[in-house]
Amino acid sequence: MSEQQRRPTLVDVAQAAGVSRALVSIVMRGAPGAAVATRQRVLDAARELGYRPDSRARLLRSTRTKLLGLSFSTGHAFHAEIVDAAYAEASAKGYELALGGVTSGRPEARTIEALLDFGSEALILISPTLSSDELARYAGQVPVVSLLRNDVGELTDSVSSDDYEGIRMAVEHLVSLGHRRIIHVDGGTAVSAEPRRSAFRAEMEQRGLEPAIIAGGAMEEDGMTAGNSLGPDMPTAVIAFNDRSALGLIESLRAQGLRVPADVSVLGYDDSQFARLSYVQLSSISQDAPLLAAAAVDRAVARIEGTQPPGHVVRTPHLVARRTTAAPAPGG
Amino acid sequence: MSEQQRRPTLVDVAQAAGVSRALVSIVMRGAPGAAVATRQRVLDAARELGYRPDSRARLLRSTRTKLLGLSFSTGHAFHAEIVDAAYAEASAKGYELALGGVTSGRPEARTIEALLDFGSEALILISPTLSSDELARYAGQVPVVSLLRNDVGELTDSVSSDDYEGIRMAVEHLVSLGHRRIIHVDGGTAVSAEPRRSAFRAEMEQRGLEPAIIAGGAMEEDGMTAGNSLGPDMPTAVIAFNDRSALGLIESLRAQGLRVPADVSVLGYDDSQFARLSYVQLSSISQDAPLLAAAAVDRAVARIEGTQPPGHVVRTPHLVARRTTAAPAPGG
DNA sequence: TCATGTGACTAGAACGATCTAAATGCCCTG
DNA sequence: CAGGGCATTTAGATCGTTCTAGTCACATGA
Repeated sequence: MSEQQRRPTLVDVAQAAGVSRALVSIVMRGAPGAAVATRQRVLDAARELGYRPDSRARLLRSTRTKLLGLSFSTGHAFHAEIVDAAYAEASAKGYELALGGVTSGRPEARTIEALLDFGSEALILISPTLSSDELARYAGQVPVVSLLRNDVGELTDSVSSDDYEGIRMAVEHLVSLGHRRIIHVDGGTAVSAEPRRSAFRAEMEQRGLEPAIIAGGAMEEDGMTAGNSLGPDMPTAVIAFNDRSALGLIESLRAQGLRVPADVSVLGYDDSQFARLSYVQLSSISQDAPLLAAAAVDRAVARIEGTQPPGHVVRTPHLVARRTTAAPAPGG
Repeated sequence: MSEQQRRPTLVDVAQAAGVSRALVSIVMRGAPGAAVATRQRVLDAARELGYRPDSRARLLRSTRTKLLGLSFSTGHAFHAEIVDAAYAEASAKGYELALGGVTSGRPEARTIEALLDFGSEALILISPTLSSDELARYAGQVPVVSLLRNDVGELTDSVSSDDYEGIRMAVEHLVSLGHRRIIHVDGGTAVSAEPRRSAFRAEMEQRGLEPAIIAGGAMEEDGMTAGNSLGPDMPTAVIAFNDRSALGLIESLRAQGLRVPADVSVLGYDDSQFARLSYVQLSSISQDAPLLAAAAVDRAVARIEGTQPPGHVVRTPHLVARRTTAAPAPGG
């Protein structure tokens, strides 16, 4: 049907408007140095021709791409929320976002290479799994901001949520409701699992309580398995590694004939979409994705535009009490 | 610490290897016309310097980017599955993927512009919401493949799943189990809601059954609401618009003291991760995301590389029977 | 009157690659 | 030994921009 016609360039616009290429360039990027009347004439010509600047050529020359690379895991709903917020914050700062998905068959390094190829001026990596050394190697090329993980060495920026404080709040919440027999279903080898685990241990011990921890993971299945292994001495409250695990856990408890929160209180982590579902109403620790995303974008931009050294930002999470936590039954 | 050093270019590699720019170019893109020994020497020099071709410059000249733009909605788990599969298929065909997220605050058009700016040679849009005319406008610039939606006009390619057939299978499955009072909780204004609705009506009528349809939507809440409104005359089986709606529906039925599938069978649509969760085990109609994604990538590549006209591919879904559908209770 | 300043505009060189066409060797054939 | 054929290599133009360093016309102040 319509042939794939060559797209118009600066030269075409210049000819149409009867001016030089350079002047069109000035007008198109809104730089000062063109008379009002001429400016208008050029803009008209450009619109007439349907001109749109070729970003490749533009960037090639200017070396500024105004592009931030963001890697996330497909399948992590929490990451999706961060992506949303990052888009908003980036565009507010005049940057565009290049998204890179990490999947099972596609290693993180591959995704990062692609993001760099697109011309990202900085990288924001959600829960990166690379070693500090590998991250540092990339950090030598562009600023790198690690999101949700902070043990990344001195050359990489990080924006994370205070896991210790989050777990402390969780324990505090449950204890203040009257719980004493609290267990933690941990995240296994997942990022952040270790700090949460040790935070739980420390916090419980400090209160003179037994810090019972059982193996879990990041998915519903893990929560279920953990729940099923709970039989013998059922606690009155459980702090799950995250919301998805908490959901599986609740399902397992239900199957065992227990009511949540009447018999057992369950607390999630992430305050994800799942937690907010009307039929779930999971109490959870919120890391506030929008805030974290904004902070990460801020740092990335600051690093690009200024000459600040890498830094580590830690934000304090907060507790969102919903329907899955309550005081323990009198006999509990 | 380490200065942000200028990245090495072809010229640097050429000097290091003692050959011309052109030859390095030949070697770097694996083109024929370089002696084996020289090729090796150049590659060594490149690795030594940490050279990586500047894609902007490369693309500026070659006009081939080997890049496919893919837009998806953050927050749609089903889309994430497609993204996964598309990555695999694209890289198998030697293409890279540029991801663009569509969120509430970021209109589809904006995302598409960004994908084009990255230099996408074709666009794959998952459930696009733009009008056929708008799609056609983009299709004039690059091949556009609409995924999961097929009423997109003649200039846009489409890859979709046969909604009629999917619903037909759903009805068939339930009827063969012995159900007669089947209702459909529809998808409201969501993409694909209308074809599924009318398919249900037609298929039920053809079997001489009453095609009861009640308003729903695409989310858990919608399923819940629909489920709660079911009270008076409870059917023996429900076909939900999608898995998420089905989940809400099941939750509502449970709250009403009904067992699934003993009292009511529930069938989802999409065969998403949710359906497969071990504690859910939702029977569902699978659109087979990997297959759809592969087909979309295939079409995009075919359009780019050949001179084929736009076409519409329709794939047949299949039913995955799990634990939420069974024969109705004798008294039902 | 003449240097000087200012605003509007432009020529031409980048940017870092690819591509075309031509040059350079080298071996072989007649 | 001339010249053809082939593989290898290179010079130089080119892609569509931005940027630097002007030019040009005109007004200004001493």
